[in-house]
Amino acid sequence: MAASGRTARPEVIWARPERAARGPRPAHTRAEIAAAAVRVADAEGADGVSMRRVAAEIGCGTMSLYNYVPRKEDLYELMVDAVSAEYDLSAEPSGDWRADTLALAAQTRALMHRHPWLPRLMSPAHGFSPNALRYLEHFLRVLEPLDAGGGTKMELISMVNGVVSTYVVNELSEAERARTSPFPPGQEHAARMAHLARELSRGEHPRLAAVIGAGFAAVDLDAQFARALGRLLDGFDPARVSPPPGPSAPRSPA
Amino acid sequence: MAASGRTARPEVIWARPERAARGPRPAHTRAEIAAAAVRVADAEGADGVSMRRVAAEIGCGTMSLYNYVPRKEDLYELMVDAVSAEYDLSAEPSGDWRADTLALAAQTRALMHRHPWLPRLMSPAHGFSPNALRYLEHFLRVLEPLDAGGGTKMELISMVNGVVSTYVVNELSEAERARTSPFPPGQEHAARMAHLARELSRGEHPRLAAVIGAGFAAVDLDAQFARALGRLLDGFDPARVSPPPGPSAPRSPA
DNA sequence: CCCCACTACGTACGGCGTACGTAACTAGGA
DNA sequence: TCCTAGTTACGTACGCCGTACGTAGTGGGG
Repeated sequence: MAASGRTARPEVIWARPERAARGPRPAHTRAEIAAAAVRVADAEGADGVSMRRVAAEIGCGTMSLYNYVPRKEDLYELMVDAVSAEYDLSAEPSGDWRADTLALAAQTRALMHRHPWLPRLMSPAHGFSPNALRYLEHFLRVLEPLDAGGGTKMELISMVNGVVSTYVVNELSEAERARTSPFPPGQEHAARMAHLARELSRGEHPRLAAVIGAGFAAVDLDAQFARALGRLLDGFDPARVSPPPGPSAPRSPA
Repeated sequence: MAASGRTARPEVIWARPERAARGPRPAHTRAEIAAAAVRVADAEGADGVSMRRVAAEIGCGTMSLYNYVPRKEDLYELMVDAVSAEYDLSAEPSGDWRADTLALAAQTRALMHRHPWLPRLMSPAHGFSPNALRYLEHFLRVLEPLDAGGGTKMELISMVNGVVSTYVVNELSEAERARTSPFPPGQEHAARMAHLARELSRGEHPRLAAVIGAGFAAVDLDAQFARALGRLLDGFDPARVSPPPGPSAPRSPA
C-alpha cells in the first residue's frame, strides 16, 4: 500500500508533501489552486466552487485536481488558509490589548467583506492551518498584557471571532441573498418586510413591533460593530468589570 | 397568471395559505413535512435532507413536495421554525434579565445539541418565522428590566445567539466531523492533533504551544459556557461596568 | 538502465434541485 | 345542476455535483 496512495487516508492536507519524491513534476501548485478557488468563490459565491469549476479555472482535467486535493473539504481548507494570509500581522503589539484586539477584529471583518463565503466555509477544524497558527500566535502576543490564563485567552479569541462572524453574516445577509435569488434584487427582501409588517400589525408581539417601528434602519454600522465588540471585551477586562459578586465561576485553575 | 402559480414568486412561505381555495384537499400538512425533514436531519445530518429523501419520508412523489414547498430553502425555513417551537417560553420573566437571558441561552444550546444541523441551516433571513417572532417577543419581555434602547436590546439578542451558536459549533465540531468522516471515528481528529503537535514542536508559535501544552482538555463545558455568556452580558450591564476610565480605549463617540 | 511511483485525464455512477407535461380532482359561478 | 378553471399528484428529463476507477505516459532513485 503506497504512502500517499490513491485511496484517501485520514491525513491533514498540511502534512502531505506538496511535491512527491518520485514521478513527474506537478503542473500546478497548492497556492495556485487555492488562489483559483478563491477567485471562483469571490466571483460566484461558495456554491460556485466545485471540483470541475476549479479544475477548469487552472486548466486541467477534473480528476487531476484530486492529485493535489484528496477531498473537496481539503480544498475549502486551502481556501480559508489562503485568505488568512491576507492578515497584516506586521504591526508590533501596542501594549493596549483592547485596541489591538479591536484592530484584529476589524481586519477579520474586512476579510469577510472581501470574501463573503468565508464564514460559511470556515470550520473549527481549520483552526490549525499554517496561517491560522500565525494568526493565533500573534493574537496571543497581543493579549500578553491581559492578566488571564491561557484558556481564557483562547476563549476570548474564539468569542471575538464568533461575534465578528455573526455580525458580518448579519451585515451581508441581505446582499448575499439577493445575489443567490432568482428574482430581481430587493424583491425578496421587500416581500419579507411586507410580511413582517403585516404580521406585526396584528397586535401580538407589541414589544417587537415597538422596537422595529422605532426603526433601527439608519445606524452607523462601523460604530455599532465597535460598540458590540467593546461590550464583549468589557467582560474580559479586569479593569472595567467589578469582581464577580456571586455565582460567577472562579478563574480557571492551573 | 395564477396567484400561487407554478413558477415561484418572491414570496415568504408564511404568507402562502396552507390550503388553497380550490382544488383537492392536500394529502399532507406543512407541520407533517417539517417534522419529517427534522427527523431526517436529526438522523442523517443536514446533508441527508434532500427533496427526494423528505418526499420519500412522508410517502409521496418527489415533485409533489414542490406543491407545499416551492424551493428547498423554504424547507429549511420550515425546519428551523419547527424546532423553534421547542422553546419553553411559559415561564414568566423573573425580573432578573441576566438570569432569564442565561436560561434562554441554555435552551438554545440544548436545542442545538438536539438538532446539530440547526446552526448550519439557520439564517438571518429566517428571523421572522412565527416561532421566531414568539421567541423575540419573549426575549424582549425578559429584557424589559434592562435600561437600554430597543436597538441595543436587539443587538444583545443577536450577540447572545451568535455566541451560543459559535460555542455549540465548537462543542459539536469534532462529533459532527466524525459522523461525516469516511474513516473510523477519532482517526481524523487524531491525525489533526498529531500534525498540530508536530508543528508546534518546531518552536515557532511558542505562546500557542504553551497554551495548548498546558492542556485545555479537561474543562467543565457547562461552566465555560456560562462564564463566556456571563462575560458578554457584563458588557451590557450598567450595574457591572464601571464608567469609561482613562487608559483603555474610549467608547465610540455618539 | 530500468522499474515503478506518480501525474494526468476520461468515463461512469449515483445523487442532487427542479422545469415541465399530464391526468385526476374539486369547489365556485353559471 | 353542470361546467370550468385552478390545484394536487407524480413521472420524466436536464444539467449539475463529488468521486471511484482504469489507463497511459513520465521521470527520478536503486
